[in-house]
Amino acid sequence: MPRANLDKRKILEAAGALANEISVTRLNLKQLAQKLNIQPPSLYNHVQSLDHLRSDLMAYGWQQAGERIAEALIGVSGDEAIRRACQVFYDYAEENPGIFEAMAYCNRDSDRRKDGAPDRLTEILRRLCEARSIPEADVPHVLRLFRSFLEGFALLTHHGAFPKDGSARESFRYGVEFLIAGIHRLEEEG
Amino acid sequence: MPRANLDKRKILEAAGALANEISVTRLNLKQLAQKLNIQPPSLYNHVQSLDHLRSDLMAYGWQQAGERIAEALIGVSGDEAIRRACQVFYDYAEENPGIFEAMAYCNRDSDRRKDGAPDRLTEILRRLCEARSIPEADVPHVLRLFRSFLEGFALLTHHGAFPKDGSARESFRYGVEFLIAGIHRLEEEG
DNA sequence: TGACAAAACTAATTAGATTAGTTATTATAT
DNA sequence: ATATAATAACTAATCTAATTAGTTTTGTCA
Repeated sequence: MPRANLDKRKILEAAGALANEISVTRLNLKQLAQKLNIQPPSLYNHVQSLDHLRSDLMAYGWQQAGERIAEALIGVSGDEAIRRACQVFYDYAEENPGIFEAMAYCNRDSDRRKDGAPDRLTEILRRLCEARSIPEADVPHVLRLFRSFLEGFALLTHHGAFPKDGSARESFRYGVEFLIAGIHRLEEEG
Repeated sequence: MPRANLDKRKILEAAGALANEISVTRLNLKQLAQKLNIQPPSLYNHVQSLDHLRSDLMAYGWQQAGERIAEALIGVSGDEAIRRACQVFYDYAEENPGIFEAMAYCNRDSDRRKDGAPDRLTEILRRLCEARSIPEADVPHVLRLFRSFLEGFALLTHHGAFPKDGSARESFRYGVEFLIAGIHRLEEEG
């Protein structure tokens, strides 16, 4: 039994990869253990249960997506910042269908690992809003609108709701511009 | 063995109720059979598998939601029709968390039972769009935007992403009005 | 170097879906 | 009415995957 030198990080990476291959729903300890070259029960040295693992994966995904978005926003502002934030989120979700599924299912089972996970995204969006002249009372609503659109669109994409001819990407961009135009309207009216 | 006189309909109703209680994820044959006063294996006389049952539940949900929306739109038009369609969808999702989860997860596993299930909603939204002077090329994008918002918002609501102080409902209405305002802009510009 | 903690392992348990094989009930056709 | 066919239950058995128990190995650190 040569030790595999695992840690949470490596396990989450493997779990993420596996989830991306076969979906979070079908994520299972047998295949995960295989991928890590250990026996299934050994996973319990690192993880409390399969359910916890899914929660951890959710947190991991939000963390990673948050980092990428923050990274992409360096030195950018205004409409362009909103565009980038949305685009990076979308790309992350598209590249990581399984992890995104976990993210979307966030608090499905319980509030166990809520951890304020998606708050990073909300926080970023809030800053972007606050850098504008949107009426203060509107901001929370606008944030929820954005999150709904972002997660909803990605969800639908993954579930094959849109044709695979690439038009989804175009629709996504359209949606983002539509929302940005709405923000301009708020700024003018407010 | 007095016969329970079951049919797909009754089974789906029971499954829906159970899913609403414990979530689709935890939906299981044992409890379902219990609810129907039969033994678990007997369910296989009516259903191919648990996975198929979930798919069937998805279709059932879309069907039911579609009916309610169509019903609510009788004699209504313009902005008010959009408002109502959205509101009824939201109410359905809120009253039926488990079924909605199935609907959202639509083609998760395979395209097995796609059945054009959510097309009813899309079809209704399309008609509402076409009754307006939105540039034709924009219509498909607008539809996707609406669907993303509707399903995304309901998803987030269910997962406790929004506080339970009732402000979610307000945000939902806000979102709908925001989108309607955007449509007006399209009509003016187009 | 010896003891302790961590991380693997194998073997056993449990739970739940599914299949096999059987029996009872209903519907249908004479 | 009655025999027959189809349907829907049932019980018992199987299979798979998560989890727990108990043991051994490996690495760290006094």
